[in-house]
Amino acid sequence: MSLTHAPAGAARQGSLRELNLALVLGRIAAAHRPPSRADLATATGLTRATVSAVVEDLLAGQLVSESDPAPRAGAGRPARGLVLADQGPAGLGLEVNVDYLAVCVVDLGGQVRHRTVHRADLRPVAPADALARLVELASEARDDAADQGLTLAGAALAVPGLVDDAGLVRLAPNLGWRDVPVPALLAEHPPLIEQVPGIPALVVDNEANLAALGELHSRPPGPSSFLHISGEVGIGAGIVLDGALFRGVRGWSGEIGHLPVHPEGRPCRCGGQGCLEQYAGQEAIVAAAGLARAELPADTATARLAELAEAGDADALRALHDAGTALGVAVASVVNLLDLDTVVLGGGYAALAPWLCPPVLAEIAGRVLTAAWSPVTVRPSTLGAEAAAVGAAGSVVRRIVAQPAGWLARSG
Amino acid sequence: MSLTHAPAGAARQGSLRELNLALVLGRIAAAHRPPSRADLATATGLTRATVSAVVEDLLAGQLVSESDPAPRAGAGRPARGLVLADQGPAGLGLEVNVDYLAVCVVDLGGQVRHRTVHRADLRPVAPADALARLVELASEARDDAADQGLTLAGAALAVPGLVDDAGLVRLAPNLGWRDVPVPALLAEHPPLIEQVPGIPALVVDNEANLAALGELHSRPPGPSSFLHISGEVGIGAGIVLDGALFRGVRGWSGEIGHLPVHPEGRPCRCGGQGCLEQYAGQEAIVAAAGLARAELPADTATARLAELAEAGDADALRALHDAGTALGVAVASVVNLLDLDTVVLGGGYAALAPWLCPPVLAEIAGRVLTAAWSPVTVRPSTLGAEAAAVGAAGSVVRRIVAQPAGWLARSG
DNA sequence: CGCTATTTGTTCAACCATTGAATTATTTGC
DNA sequence: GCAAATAATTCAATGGTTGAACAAATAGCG
Repeated sequence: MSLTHAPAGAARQGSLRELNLALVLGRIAAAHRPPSRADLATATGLTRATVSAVVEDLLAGQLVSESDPAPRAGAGRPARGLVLADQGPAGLGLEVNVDYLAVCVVDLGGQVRHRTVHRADLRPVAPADALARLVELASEARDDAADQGLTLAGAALAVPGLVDDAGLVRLAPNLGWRDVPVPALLAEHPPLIEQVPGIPALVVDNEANLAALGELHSRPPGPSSFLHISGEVGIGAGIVLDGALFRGVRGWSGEIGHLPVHPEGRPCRCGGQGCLEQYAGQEAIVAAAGLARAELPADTATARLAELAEAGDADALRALHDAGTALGVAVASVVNLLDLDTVVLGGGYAALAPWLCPPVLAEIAGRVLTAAWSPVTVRPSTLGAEAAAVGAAGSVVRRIVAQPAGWLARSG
Repeated sequence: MSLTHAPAGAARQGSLRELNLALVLGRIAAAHRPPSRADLATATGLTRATVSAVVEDLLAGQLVSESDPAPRAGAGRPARGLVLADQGPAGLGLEVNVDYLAVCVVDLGGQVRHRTVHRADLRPVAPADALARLVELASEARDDAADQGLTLAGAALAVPGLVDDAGLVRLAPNLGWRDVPVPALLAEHPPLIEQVPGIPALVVDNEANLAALGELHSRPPGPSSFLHISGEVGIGAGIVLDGALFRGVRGWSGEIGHLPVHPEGRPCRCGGQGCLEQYAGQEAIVAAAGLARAELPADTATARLAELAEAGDADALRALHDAGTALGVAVASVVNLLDLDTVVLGGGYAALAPWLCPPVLAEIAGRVLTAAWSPVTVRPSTLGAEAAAVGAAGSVVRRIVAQPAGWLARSG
């Protein structure tokens, strides 16, 4: 999903307009204040005539709308500001996780226009039933969105596991799913999405990937390359390079939880030894802090840990320090390998960041060859627990902004 | 360097032609046998009329030439085959390494048309003097290329160290270079390159990166995403993702030599502990095999090691097995992180691959979560010792093929 | 040998999107 | 109330692709 979308095959005449639609819309999306047509002309290098023509298409397609003129000093005809439409296409974000279902709707501007979180232990629930509940929530979201003038143009579903290109969930260990054909199961319910050329009706992806995308598009805009680590029961990472998620050859990148941090250490359920997950996974931290007996939901355990650390509990502090050190070893590997300058701690790690960041930074400083010249930032995620659902919905609208021609060409 | 080159800013009318020039030329470059204009039309989706017009430009610019008609069964006017020109633009590849200088010229088709290797210990030589010697070799190469009808359209220099965007060699430890302003030093010599819009006259890059590019463009074409590991005194990796080299935020990606494989292990000169280089670097292997006293050039030491292993020497075999295991731990990390399916062992590792591959594969099998579904291939590099120089020259011509408009628009 | 079918490559008018200059629209400042 | 300034639109011209018609060159067949 690159921002400058080159036509896959032949560059035909229409491609020119497609490219410029994307260029102008992208500028409108990236601007801090509503730009005028003249602003867009100077920013893009197109002539005012072309910008006017392009904007006319965008207005007709409900992708942008004109806003009140931005006040400007000096003489001259006042400009008409252009903003992303708050009515028109929107993205549906879905998430199935271990202890909740989440649904949200995000508009073109990235605003969350609808949000539902349904807490429940999903482990004992059959995949088809879990998805049926999700569809019910999504249906309500669709109606709410329609009342606000929004049309759902695509959906993305986040799951805590490995997903292949076709949307088949190969393995979601903490959820107990194995080879679940999500698209087929969802196809049995009435469709909620208006089919738009170029926008897939449903994308299924790893939760860590989509949470990273959520972080990428959160405001204020951060760096375009970073590592986003989701510290849940498992540890997953989303790798964002140059503003695009890197999925790997088969879409299974980011398995940072199984980087070996003690190659001859504790055996891991993956078959390896000394994997990061065994030292910095949520269960490992909780056990090391002496909270093993507390059979609490994951997020409660994290909160309890943060409380203890806040209060200065020695066991909790030591557990967090050790986990941070292990995490730092793995992060140093990633930074050495990919030369990233930003690491975001998300999921359960976000709340624990005050205690995890120092040891992580210490390991980076000691192990990264280039750290002296180029400091690495480690910071908590700005999005909350439902980052993946928001990122999922955001990925849909981002795609519309990057390729507006599909939406404009739709039949409806 | 993406193959489908989208215009950075505005899509103007000329962009269409630029895009289609690149599209058609790219098809010609990728084809197994010389395609006809009609073949190109069906392959690209353009009309035959457009292809004819585009090809006319390419012929006029000496980027392609017509070949003998390829024999075809059935009736019809015989096609005229199109091949990349063996006269016209070419790329100059340069390499400064610890114990040799290398220069080569590669034509559009990827053929090496000139090659010089000058063996000498460069460590005691001042950077300016080393570069002066290199320029001398390059000058001869330019003359030889000119005799063959080739024009040097750009150059790339490989160095075994960290290079920043401006071509400044920040640190080349094994060469003893530090903050060497290569472009400024080379600018003091008469230029060898015809300035071409869009093609930088000189690119300076890490040796491991350029060797990976060489592997990417070697024949027969391999996968478009892989990890290329250069095992010299240091261990560097080039990461190729979707046919493009991934350089990292500042161009310092691939420092695989400093992935921690034994986090509390031997101290490394980078400041960390237990880095891969301490267990699988050339000096470490040689020492472990009991060859420490032999003060031989690096490539000779590797050859000796291979001889011993071939003869069944127990020390050598154990040293190689241990090094392969350490390498496997690091490679498993990379594969878990990036989901690559191919790992190429280059540089000094190429000759040792028969003994390194098995332990590497064993570690991957044990540590990579997805290895069961998707086998990972580990194989030696197909290019020889001067892979980096060939890759450097290849990166220049590859850029011309990806963006032919610049060459066509040149004054000459 | 000649005719037809077939495939390649070119020519040409039409079309589409961008361009650049001229024009209209709307405000500020004097 | 008028000139200057900025925003946006209109319109003939231009560059590039399109699609169909046409010319070129060959194999197969009678």
